[in-house]
Amino acid sequence: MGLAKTEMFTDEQNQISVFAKAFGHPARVAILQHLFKIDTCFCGDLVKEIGLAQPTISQHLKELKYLGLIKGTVEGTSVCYCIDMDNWKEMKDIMTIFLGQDALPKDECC
Amino acid sequence: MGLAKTEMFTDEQNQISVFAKAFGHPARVAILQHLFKIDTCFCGDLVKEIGLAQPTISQHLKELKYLGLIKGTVEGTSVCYCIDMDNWKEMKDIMTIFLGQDALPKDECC
DNA sequence: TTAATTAATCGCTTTATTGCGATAAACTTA
DNA sequence: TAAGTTTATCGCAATAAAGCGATTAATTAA
Repeated sequence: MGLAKTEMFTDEQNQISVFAKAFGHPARVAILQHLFKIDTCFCGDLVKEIGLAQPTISQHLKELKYLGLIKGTVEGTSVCYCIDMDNWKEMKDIMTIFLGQDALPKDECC
Repeated sequence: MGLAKTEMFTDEQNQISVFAKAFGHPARVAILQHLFKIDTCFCGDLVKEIGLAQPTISQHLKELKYLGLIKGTVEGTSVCYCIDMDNWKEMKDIMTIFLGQDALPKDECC
């Protein structure tokens, strides 16, 4: 159905999947890496950098902004985007716990 | 188009997005957490645990197996699944680097 | 006020994903 | 061999995601 049955999962599981989905597209990964690299960025720069059309980049930025991973400030006719560090760290903690489940060594079975 | 233009991104960016996509569904997150918790699991257990239909769980397991994050061994009529620790750690390293980009503190701009 | 610049939104098409009923395949046991 | 158990696959329907041309909105500069 293309529709995840979120109600049967824990809040943690849903939260992990929502963040993961944000990273589930190389364009959004590229956008975030670029924002980390240069600290600040205008949408037009990203269009040049990434190579997708302006409406497409704008759509990806909207999704990242909706999740709180980036924030944008209007500066004249352009918009300055950057990482929202507080929310990024919060997301990182959640993902790190999930990825770090192998911390306790157990016997492999197969 | 629903089709990511992978050729315009780096291998690293594509790899991150492929792994992230695997975690982009709460059922797959739940499956992985369960496999970590009990070390080993038969498909039927997961069907009971998660609450989705058997073909649906089987499909999610297939995706995780294709990525190498889990492996399955036939044991009689059932299949024993468990985390592939080597590949999991490899994935974890890639994701950790991506998530750890905030290590170098920089000025926020907006 | 008008033209130019920049980004967001609309509308649409195409492909991907999710879910599951039905069935098939593989194996075990009686 | 026949029946039962367990998992994989097929086939389909419905929703989601990706991409972008065209347009709109907001701001600045002339």
